[in-house]
Amino acid sequence: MQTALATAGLVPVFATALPNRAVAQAAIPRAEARGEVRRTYVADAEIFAEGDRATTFYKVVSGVVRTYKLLSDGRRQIDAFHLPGDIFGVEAGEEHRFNAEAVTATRLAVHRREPRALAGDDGLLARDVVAAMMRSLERAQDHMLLLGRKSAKERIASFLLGLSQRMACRGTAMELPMSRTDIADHLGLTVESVSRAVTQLERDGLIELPPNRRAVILRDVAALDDLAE
Amino acid sequence: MQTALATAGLVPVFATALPNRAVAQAAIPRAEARGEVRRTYVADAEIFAEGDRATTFYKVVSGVVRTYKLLSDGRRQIDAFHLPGDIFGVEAGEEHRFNAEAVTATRLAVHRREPRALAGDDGLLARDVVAAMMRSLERAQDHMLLLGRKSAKERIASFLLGLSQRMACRGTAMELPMSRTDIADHLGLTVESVSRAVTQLERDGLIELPPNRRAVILRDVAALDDLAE
DNA sequence: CGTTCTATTGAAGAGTATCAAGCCAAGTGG
DNA sequence: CCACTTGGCTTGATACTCTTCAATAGAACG
Repeated sequence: MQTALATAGLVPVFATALPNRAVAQAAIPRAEARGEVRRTYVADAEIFAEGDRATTFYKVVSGVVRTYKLLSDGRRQIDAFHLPGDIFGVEAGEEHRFNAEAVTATRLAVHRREPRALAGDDGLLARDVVAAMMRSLERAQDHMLLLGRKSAKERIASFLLGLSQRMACRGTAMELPMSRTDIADHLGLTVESVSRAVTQLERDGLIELPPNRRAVILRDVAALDDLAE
Repeated sequence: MQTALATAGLVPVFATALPNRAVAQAAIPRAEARGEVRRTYVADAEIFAEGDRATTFYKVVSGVVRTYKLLSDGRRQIDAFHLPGDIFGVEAGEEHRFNAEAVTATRLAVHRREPRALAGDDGLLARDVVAAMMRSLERAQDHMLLLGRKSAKERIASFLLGLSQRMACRGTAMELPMSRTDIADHLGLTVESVSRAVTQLERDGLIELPPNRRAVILRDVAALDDLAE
């Protein structure tokens, strides 16, 4: 159901085709010169699916992307959310090993996968890709510690802290781009457990949420750090 | 306590210093020519610790290595076991981000970290390192699915299947190099839960264990695959 | 202003953790 | 060669965290 909806929502568009996007248009010549193409996706649009041929990889220009794996009975694990600047979809083999969808309206830079690009004869981009992989690996390792050994409250604290650092929202409210379901599937919990842990952190005064609950202010970063360990 | 013991057990030795090791000795000239050094570790010896300067990385020659992270209260997450041929200890930054210890008596090839080795101007080794990182990342992603979404029984099934593939023990009994505690800390469970799940798989006829319980025969791979999904 | 979607809250239940013995194999010293 | 010890594995009883199922509340949208 989710996949069907996502597939239906797939709207890949070249930025040049969009009229009201002066900044993007200005950027096109340079981008195209680098052999780079831009695509736009609406929220929940599929970017690629497990098993798809991995002829390209992606860099987030704006918006947020989730990558995830599914078990046959539908259990989902979101391995990462990708924010602007992040590279994702790089594969060692021929096929994509997980699914990728836009969380919000998203613009991506699409890079054709050159055999030499990965090995690294080719300067800047290859270096970026390797660095991005290292960062992915580091995040995955931290996330395994979270999934294997942290309580629900600790998971939420870690998640909010990590997100706030990556989203660069100094002191002010941080918008949560993803739903509670997405957070749950990222943290190895249920929606209800996420909701309860968030509420409890709020009651304890560590965080504060607006009425619509889709943003967070970190009130006591020290205490959150302590929880996240 | 564990760390103290491990540190005490640290026995780095150059292979040339060992008399009864004809094969290793024969290999030395080639290895040394590649700027490579070999070291031997006893079981539970520390290889490096979180925060150590990451001037070298390692390739397992024989034996098994565990890499892990700790929370301040001692909870441990083993992110991976490294078998012969595996590369570990590669870092993006200056410091090691986790701990590494020998699980069994282990021989390692130690590589000095060259700035260019990671970037990839330098052919074979760099390519190996990048490939090793990709494999680490893929395993980490699979492991996040396990930790986030699988039951105890499913985790054990996945673990045993993965290990049997990597250890290449066609049909016969597979020795388990690591303790139940190590398995538990890898799978995000307790020792008791590991023991119970193993016993249950045995009762169900999917696996078979000798009296000392440190080896496994996979009796019904199809059923195990089904569980692992 | 109702409809819909998401988030929250409540009650009950499942699965795993915790605490505590007990068991078994391997090693030790008499 | 055999008690004795030791360390790892298993088993049992109980507790607890998180899940599941169900209902309510609240915001967004037409």
